[in-house]
Amino acid sequence: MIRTVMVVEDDDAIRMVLRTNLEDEGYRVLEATTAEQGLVIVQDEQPDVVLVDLRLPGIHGLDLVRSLRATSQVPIIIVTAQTDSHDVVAGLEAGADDYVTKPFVAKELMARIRTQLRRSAQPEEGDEDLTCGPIELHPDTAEVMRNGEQIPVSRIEFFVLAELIGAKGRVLSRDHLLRKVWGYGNAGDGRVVDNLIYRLRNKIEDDPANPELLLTVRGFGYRMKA
Amino acid sequence: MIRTVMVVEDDDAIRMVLRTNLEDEGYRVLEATTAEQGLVIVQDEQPDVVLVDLRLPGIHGLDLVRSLRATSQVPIIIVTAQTDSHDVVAGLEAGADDYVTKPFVAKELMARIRTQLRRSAQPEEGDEDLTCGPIELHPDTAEVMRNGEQIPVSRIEFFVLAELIGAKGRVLSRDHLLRKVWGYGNAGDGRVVDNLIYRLRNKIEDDPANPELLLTVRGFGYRMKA
DNA sequence: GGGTTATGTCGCAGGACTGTCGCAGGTAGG
DNA sequence: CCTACCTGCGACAGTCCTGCGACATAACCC
Repeated sequence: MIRTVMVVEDDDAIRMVLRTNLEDEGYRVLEATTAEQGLVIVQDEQPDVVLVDLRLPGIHGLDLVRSLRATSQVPIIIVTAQTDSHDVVAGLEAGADDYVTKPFVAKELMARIRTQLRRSAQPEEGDEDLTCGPIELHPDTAEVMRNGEQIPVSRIEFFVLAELIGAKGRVLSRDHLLRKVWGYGNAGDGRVVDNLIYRLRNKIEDDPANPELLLTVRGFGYRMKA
Repeated sequence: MIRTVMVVEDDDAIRMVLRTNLEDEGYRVLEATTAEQGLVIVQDEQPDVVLVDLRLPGIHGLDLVRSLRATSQVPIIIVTAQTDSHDVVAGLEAGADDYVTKPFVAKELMARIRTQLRRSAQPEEGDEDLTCGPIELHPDTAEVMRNGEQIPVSRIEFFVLAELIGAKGRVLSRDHLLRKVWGYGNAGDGRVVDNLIYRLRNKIEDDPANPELLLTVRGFGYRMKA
């Protein structure tokens, strides 16, 4: 299951660093530079975690935290340059779940994000069942099993498979997969998805030329067998 | 379900960018360069969202917003180069639902459009029932079933069928279908629709020569059996 | 009925879509 | 530094789609 992290941060450099690190961890990253933007995108995309810089142009980060908390249970982590404990306390009281102070250690931030994700994942009905016929996905270990035996898949292959199985039979367009797995950046690409599907089929299908699990829907995209 | 976005913008470059982005997201795009044009097309086509530039030649965008709001519930998003809050406030008071300021981040605009679409879609009865006699459409999988068995249809055939069944027995003109399914590009075409209907009948009718589901209304167009 | 228009029917060719596979630059690990 | 793997890219081939044109047929009007 691909997790989405929203970053509300106006400093381009810091945002870039965060994006890089988060993507390295396998998250999908959404970005906003203002509180207003952040609010809209959070409502629209429903990310799994939100990182908020307290010092934002216009509306203050604290107010964003309150607004978010008013309508959503999404875990909020404050990222602030101010070591001033007053701000941190105010942030937590406003409804934030955790905080880190700049300059932060990326690894630590990643750890805190995982913690928040784990916490928020519990109330849900466990991790969704990522199973499709003989194929079984273990998000914890990033392993793919087929008839109980592990088969090696690359990082991107894993995410594509997770996205497809998570969709439970619905057709996913190439665009959708590009956005969800590759991120917005690769918008203009050509046959990347097709190639990856081809490689996936070679790993999960008995007869890759006549797929029974990972099906093509001509003109629309791909889908897993229901 | 194909969503339609109307863009009222006189700047060719910006309009082009918007079109590209919107089409990438899977929307059908209508364009107008003046408020007058916009008003006519909106009434004619009933798009799902309207983007309005405030600075238009002739009638001001604000007046367009008022005119639209007087006769329609369509979500309106203002796109303006002016960060001046006065204009934005005036726009929202005139009946707009949201706004973005140029230069805008395409991603953000797309997100806001999705938000507006979701908001306006809620009052409807969820996914419509795309069924007509023995024919059943599954938008999720882009499949067409007939008496429970899947029959292969192409992308365009699927959309035409969806449009016809969605109209629940009403007659749809060739022009209507051309615009809704093919888009404006193929405006001047001749018998494309007839051809497609012919092919569809061969797939869904027991006796294609004596159609009982997909009926001809001479002089007007086609319709599904009620 | 005869003329006229609208629609049905069907084959064809160009093009769009997808599968397939090799290649090379990049990256991580040793 | 070397190796193995990953990954995006491009090329080619096969399949299917689709617009077009031509003719046949049916509906309409006088």
